[in-house]
Amino acid sequence: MSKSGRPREFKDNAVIDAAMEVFWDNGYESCSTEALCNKTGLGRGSLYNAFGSKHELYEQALRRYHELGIQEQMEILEREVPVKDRLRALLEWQIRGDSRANNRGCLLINAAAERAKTDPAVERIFKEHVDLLEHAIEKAIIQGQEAGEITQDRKASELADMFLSSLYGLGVIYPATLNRSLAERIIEGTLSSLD
Amino acid sequence: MSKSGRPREFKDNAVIDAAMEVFWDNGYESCSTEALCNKTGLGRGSLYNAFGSKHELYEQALRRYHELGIQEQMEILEREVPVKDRLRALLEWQIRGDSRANNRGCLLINAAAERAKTDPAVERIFKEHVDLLEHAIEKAIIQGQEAGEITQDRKASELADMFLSSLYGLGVIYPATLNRSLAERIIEGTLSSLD
DNA sequence: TCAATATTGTAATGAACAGTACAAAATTAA
DNA sequence: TTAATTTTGTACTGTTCATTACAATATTGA
Repeated sequence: MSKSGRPREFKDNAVIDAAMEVFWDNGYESCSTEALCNKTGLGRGSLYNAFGSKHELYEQALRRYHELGIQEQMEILEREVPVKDRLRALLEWQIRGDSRANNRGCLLINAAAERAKTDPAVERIFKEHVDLLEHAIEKAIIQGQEAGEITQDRKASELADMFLSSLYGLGVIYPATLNRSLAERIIEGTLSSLD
Repeated sequence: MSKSGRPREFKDNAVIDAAMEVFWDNGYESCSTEALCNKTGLGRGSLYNAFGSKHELYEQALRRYHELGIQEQMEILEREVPVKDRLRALLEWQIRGDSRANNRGCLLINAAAERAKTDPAVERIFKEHVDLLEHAIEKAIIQGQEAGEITQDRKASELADMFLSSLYGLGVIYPATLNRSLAERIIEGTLSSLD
């Protein structure tokens, strides 16, 4: 063990959560280290001592968003209700607002659109999320097919990927347009495509 | 007519096209006016004299992307081939690469994810594009239903919006992952959802 | 040829940026 | 108490940013 000096006055996860909010609100480029200091409550010294760089903190915030998000999505997909209800809940979850009733979209989608082409960390985390989600959706759809809730005329993998893509489309279209009726038609159209 | 002074040495559209490429490659925030000058060939003086600000040029580039894009999409949707072939072509068009075989995604989707929440111009152009595309897709689907190519069991509007959302999802997922087989399953799954 | 007007290239401007230097403060172990 | 170690806050650094100032240049019409 190293001889311990002055103890930290913050919890890493609390700081990462606060940073996540800032990146979620602003994206990567248009968010300043000053804004990160303000929101996290850390001074520049502490922030750089603990995380090294803005990009390192971004990566950790993205990873945390991914982990919290996939956990919530898995929970929804494993509920003990009809599969179609789970899938509807997942679509609704995608366009949930926060307490301020605004809608910032999905941090991972925003990050992918802003940076996936040039930032390997973003690409990696986004791919990982898509991959896990794709398989969880497919698993649920297979259950739905076995239960007779979902058509068996088409491959589960194709149904799952159509659903996945529509889910991500909704995650782009709704936050940008705030068109509720369009979102509802997307949800109904996507779900009835599984019949 | 105003007395004309020194004539411009460039065509506005050529400059806007070049700027569009720069914004497409980099997004708004991480693209410098210097990069815009380099790619357009204009000096700072000319660029600011002609366009006033980086944001004004961005707005014109986005608008031009929207106009060129919706025109190509309309052309695809009005071809004299079976409707399912047109819709397949539209999905393929969404993941087309350029001559450098890279894939930058859709400039409008990237712009919406980066800026729609905070930039009214982006929000407006994105909404307009979605709206036009939504109705063009619905029109094609109605034709497909009348021709017996597409199921009449579900409302054209819901089929159209499911397709629209999946199209946008594909436009996020493919450029970020470059996963060809996933893209193919999305395309097949989306098209067979219309049966 | 010249007054009027518009464009062009370059140099400058001040603000904001990410990151660093460093001394003061707070802890542990001896 | 003190040496060792780590965190903290603040002041600073050098760079890059969008934008402006302006003189030189190129045109038109008289």
